[in-house]
Amino acid sequence: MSQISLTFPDGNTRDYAAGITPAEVAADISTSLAKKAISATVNGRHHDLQWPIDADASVAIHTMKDAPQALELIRHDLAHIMARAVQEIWPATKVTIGPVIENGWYYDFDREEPFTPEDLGQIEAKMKEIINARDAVRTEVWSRADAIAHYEKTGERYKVELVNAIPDDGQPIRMYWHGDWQDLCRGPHLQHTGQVPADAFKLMKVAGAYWRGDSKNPMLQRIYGVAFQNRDELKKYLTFLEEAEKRDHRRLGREMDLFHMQEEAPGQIFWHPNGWRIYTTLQDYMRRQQDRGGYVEVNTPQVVSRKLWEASGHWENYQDNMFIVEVDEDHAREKTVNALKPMNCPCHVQVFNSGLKSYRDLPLRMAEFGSCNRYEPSGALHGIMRVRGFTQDDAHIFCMESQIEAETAKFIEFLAAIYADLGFNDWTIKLSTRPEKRIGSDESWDRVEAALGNACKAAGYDFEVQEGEGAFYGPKLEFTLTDAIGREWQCGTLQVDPNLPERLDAVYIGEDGAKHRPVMLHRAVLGSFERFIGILIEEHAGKLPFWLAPRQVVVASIVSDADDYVHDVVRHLRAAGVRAEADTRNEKINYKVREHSVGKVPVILAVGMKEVDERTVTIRRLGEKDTRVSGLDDVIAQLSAEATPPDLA
RNA sequence: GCUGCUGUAGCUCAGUGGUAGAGCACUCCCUUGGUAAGGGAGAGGCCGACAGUUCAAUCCUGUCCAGCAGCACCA
Repeated sequence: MSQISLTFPDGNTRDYAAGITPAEVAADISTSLAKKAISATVNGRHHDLQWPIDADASVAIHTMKDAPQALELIRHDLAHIMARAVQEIWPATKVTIGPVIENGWYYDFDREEPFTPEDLGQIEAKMKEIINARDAVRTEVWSRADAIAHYEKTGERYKVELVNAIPDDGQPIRMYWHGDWQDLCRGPHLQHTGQVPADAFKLMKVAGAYWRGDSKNPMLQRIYGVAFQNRDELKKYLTFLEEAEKRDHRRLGREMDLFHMQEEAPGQIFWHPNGWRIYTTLQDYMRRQQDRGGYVEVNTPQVVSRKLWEASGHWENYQDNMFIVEVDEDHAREKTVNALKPMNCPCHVQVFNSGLKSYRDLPLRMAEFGSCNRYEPSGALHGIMRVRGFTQDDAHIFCMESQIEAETAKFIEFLAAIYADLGFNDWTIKLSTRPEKRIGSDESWDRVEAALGNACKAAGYDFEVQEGEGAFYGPKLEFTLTDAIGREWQCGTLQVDPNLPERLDAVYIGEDGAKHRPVMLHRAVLGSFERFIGILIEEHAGKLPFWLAPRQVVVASIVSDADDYVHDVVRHLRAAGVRAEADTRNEKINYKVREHSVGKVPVILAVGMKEVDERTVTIRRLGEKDTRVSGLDDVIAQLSAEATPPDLA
């Protein structure tokens, strides 16, 4: 048997016979390591301790202290333990897949009866039994034919499909066992079920999920679990979820009296004065930014004839998502068919097309706060983040292909500055590349994808590639932000589109005097005001930056003899550009402080007779316990400065 | 759209086969109180909508609508 040389993280090397397993290596190093070892990284790949090593390699042995590896194993093994528990309780249940995900795992089952919340408790109890049994985990390599025969015999038709889907390139088909239960799995795994902490996991919810993620397939039942290295970590996570619930924009929208939604207008927002204040403040800010960024602003119709949607291709490809408006005109043979615009782009091309454009006009950056309506699937609606009526901070940059890269780089900087002003530092870029069904030559896709990637790099940003996720006509950049519980939302975007100018016959006159086709860049920074404000609320937990806060200051009287002075202070603040309100209700100051704190008013100025006599106010800031007395003029100057939007400061 | 869960006062929720309750909010009264809920009284509901079962339905059944979670979708 040949000798191999293993290199360890500390740089030492040792020689072993080929085929040695990490478990044996750990045992050779020390008995304590052998006991604590859970897995190993061999040449950068995470394997379990039974994985034979056939050639020279770098090897790192992991223990429960190595977070990423330990968590992966715990969650992975829990997925199997849960599947076994479910099949022990309900033997007719068919198993499918169960991967590790952020914070935990899920497993999809096929079972007639739905799982109930009570069932989850029963499953958890059974899982703890399995963990306490400390069943050894072992893996076996099976032939493809044996695996298929086995699963056909046991009626596990999903597993048959999975085995068949494994590419026939000689890679082993591994079976994983603990106790009498078995699952198809490539590993890695812990040594025995008892290594999983029995008090650091929790089953969270059941939901439907399509087999293989395809809505044409049957729907399975997915059980989600979370798991950590110990009980404290689990507790920390559950506390985080509770805290996140308090940041939910739907809850804060009510507490801060920003908006409401109701059954008669699903997916549409009734903005209350406070919420609309945020909206208009943000819009004013965006308009100033766009002016500076070299955009021209336009406005286009809401209800547009079917003819234009046919020409743009939306009628064919997007009709299911459009609100169709039929108008029965007098004496008309047929009803006139229109649609509410789901996007602004076709209308912007109409503006571009009116009047001959020269290459000197390019790049032409055409912006619109464009109100759009889309008939989104009912299950997709979510608070004000995913709605059927919304306004995009939309713009289309008409340019030559050679200008794409520079325009993209310019846009990323534009977006980054705005996100920073609005308090966002964590956001990511995703580059979606050519899908299978697409138009245009590969050479053109090569050029444009490279242009987008280069622009990101030039602006100093990394990006994640989403293979095949681009639109059929071109690649796109997505700028995503996360909500209170970590769900990602696409806000900004930039999409390259040579198709629509073609369909709607947009042209410019080039230097050569001939007609040329421009490229369109669809781009948005906020995405939609609605979604962005939702994210903004959750990001700041309702405590918006002062300049965006709908109610910036409440001046509250402590005794009614101070009421006149309260109104006087409010007048001065308003004159200085601060959104101030008086609270002279017959209530104690405690009550007023509590109410306005819940309402997330950033500054409360309390006024009693002492303040009246001295022409001062007592200032209390949201989230701070202590108060401070200041002269009225100083406070007005200070708050007025804070109320100034960052771009005007 | 799919699976599951939910729908009772403005909000958060309890409850029952014989047409309803709490706390907070609201209105009025008392109270003028110094930084996260002072006290009292009052008003407020087609129990999501429509059918069915029943002597009788907010409660049981069905359909629909809306919301929540996840999946799918997201030009």
